[in-house]
Amino acid sequence: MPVASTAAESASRRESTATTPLHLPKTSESPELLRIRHSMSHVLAMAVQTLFPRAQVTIGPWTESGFYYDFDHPEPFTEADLKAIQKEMGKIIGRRLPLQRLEVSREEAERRITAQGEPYKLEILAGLIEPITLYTLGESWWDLCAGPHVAHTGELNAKAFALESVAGAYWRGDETKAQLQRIYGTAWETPEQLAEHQRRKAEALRRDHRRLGTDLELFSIEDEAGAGLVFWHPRGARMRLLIEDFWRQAHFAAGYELLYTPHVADLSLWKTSGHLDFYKESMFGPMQVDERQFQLKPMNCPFHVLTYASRLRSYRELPIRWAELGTVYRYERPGVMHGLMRVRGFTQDDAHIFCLPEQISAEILGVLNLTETILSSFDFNRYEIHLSTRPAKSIGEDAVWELATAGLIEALDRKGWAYKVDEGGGAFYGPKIDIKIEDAIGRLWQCSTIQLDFNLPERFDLHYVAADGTRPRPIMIHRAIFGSLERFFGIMVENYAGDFPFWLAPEQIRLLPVTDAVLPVAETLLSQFRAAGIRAELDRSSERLGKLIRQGEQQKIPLLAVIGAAEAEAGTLNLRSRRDGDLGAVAVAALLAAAETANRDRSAGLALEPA
RNA sequence: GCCGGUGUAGCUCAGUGGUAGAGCAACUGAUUCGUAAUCAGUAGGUCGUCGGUUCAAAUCCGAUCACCGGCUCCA
Repeated sequence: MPVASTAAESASRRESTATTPLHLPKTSESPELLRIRHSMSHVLAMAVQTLFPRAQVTIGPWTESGFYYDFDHPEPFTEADLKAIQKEMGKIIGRRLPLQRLEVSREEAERRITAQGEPYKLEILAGLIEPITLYTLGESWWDLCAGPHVAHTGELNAKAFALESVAGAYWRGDETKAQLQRIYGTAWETPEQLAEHQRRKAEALRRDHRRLGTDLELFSIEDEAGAGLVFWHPRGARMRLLIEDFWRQAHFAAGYELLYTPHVADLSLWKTSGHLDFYKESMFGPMQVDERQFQLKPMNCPFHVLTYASRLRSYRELPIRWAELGTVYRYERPGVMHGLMRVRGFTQDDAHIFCLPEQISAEILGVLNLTETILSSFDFNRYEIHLSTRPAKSIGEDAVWELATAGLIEALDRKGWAYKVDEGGGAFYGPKIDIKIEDAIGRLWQCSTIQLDFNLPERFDLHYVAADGTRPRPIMIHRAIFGSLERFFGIMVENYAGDFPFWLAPEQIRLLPVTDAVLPVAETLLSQFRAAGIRAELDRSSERLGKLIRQGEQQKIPLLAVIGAAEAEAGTLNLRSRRDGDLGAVAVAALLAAAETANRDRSAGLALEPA
């Protein structure tokens, strides 16, 4: 497993997400669970073949939280089938059937499989190297398997497993091959672990950004406009603006300049870049304009490259760091879109660095630092780093690859981040670093990527004037920190479960008048808050306070400020914080100052003294 | 694109061939109330879309679009 690296653990990790009552080991961390889940998939297969004799078995490996098994079966399995299968599995477990390892010759295995009429198993056998082992489960059922397994099904806990879903899957993951039915299950050592697993699944559902996006009125995707195209509603747009403002500020501070480039451009640009050869199936079709063909951009790089090439560059100008929040459009096949996570139009926080070979290490380190600055501001403090090196099929000289890869490694070492090396996993045009972030419930998301590119400078004939008057090619670095603003936004919504830190909340404070009598005072306060750059609203409905509180809490507003006769008289507000509960009376001036400070410092909450 | 499932009011859902329903939200009125739901009323849907079967379709059939769970792919 990759080494997880922890950058300054933030104290501001939200309380609802920081503690997990019960540790749930992954399969790869627990030899016991490995045996349980391995055996469980055999129990599943046996149960299915008992109930559905026509089902043919294929493969059934463990996953990090359970197991699955792929079957070829003419009729689709239904939810009711799943229940029946689960019941049958319970019976098998109850019979305490032994699992026995048997080493057989290839001929023997072939003979046994042929007798059963299991074509997929035969195909699996062909790919196996000796020794060929199989495991029997009870008297008559067996499957090809390397193990390990529990000694008998009595070691499986019938109350600690559940079948979860059935889905389509291709044989060998190849979409040209047969479509099979995959049954997913989860299995644990104890019922308590199963319950915790199911609690976490429910938690993930509660955090679903599509759900929260609708409930909190952040964004929508409209059928009429088309799949995978995002509409940012006022509340989502406010947040996006805050994110972008922060992003720009951080980039200027890190020595970047910002660009704006067109959304469409002459198709020939994509011929030069090579995208038309390698990326065509991901691009929207070209459009005819006058005598020329134009292309909606799937990437920003050629535009930045053209900007670089617009005049002669000196080595003294390098490194050049150009960033752009560039919206790109990519054709995604129907059926793959998913909320904000997978869309057809999205905004990359793209940047390109043009530098000298000897600047690579320092530039990469700069990118790593900026990445940490930005990601940690959204409470993403745990990263998993992957370094991908030269693949077999690649362009560029050995010396450049070596220099570049060494530069990446040096930067990672100087940053002190552990990483996993993916040998030969780089792009054909250069090595790369990918950064996955871990969210509040332990899920990993790939966002940031840093790629060296030896290809585009070549294709667009980029160069700079060196000290000796020669014109070498610059090194080009592509990097994105959020990756896709839309996708990052979705991940962030799930990370916070919609409970955004104060600085990011679309509505930071809502004024709740106890009676209409204090409305005029509340209106004045509202203006005051807004003038101070605080995102405040006033609830003017004549509902009772309890209702106003309830609605404010449901909309996850960080601060609810109750104003009644007493407060109006005293020039205070009675504050209720979403994170910390009732804060009591607070002077208006103190609240204003604290809120302004929190906005400036991008704080999760206010530093307040009770009045 | 593939396998399976689902599309009924802004949201959550009920309604299996015979005149479209509930709760919440919205709006109006009354109420002026102190930390998670005051009461009453009003309005809102050609049941995703198109086509077919039928005297009659939300309901049956076909196509199509979108969404959901996966596969493949991927930021």
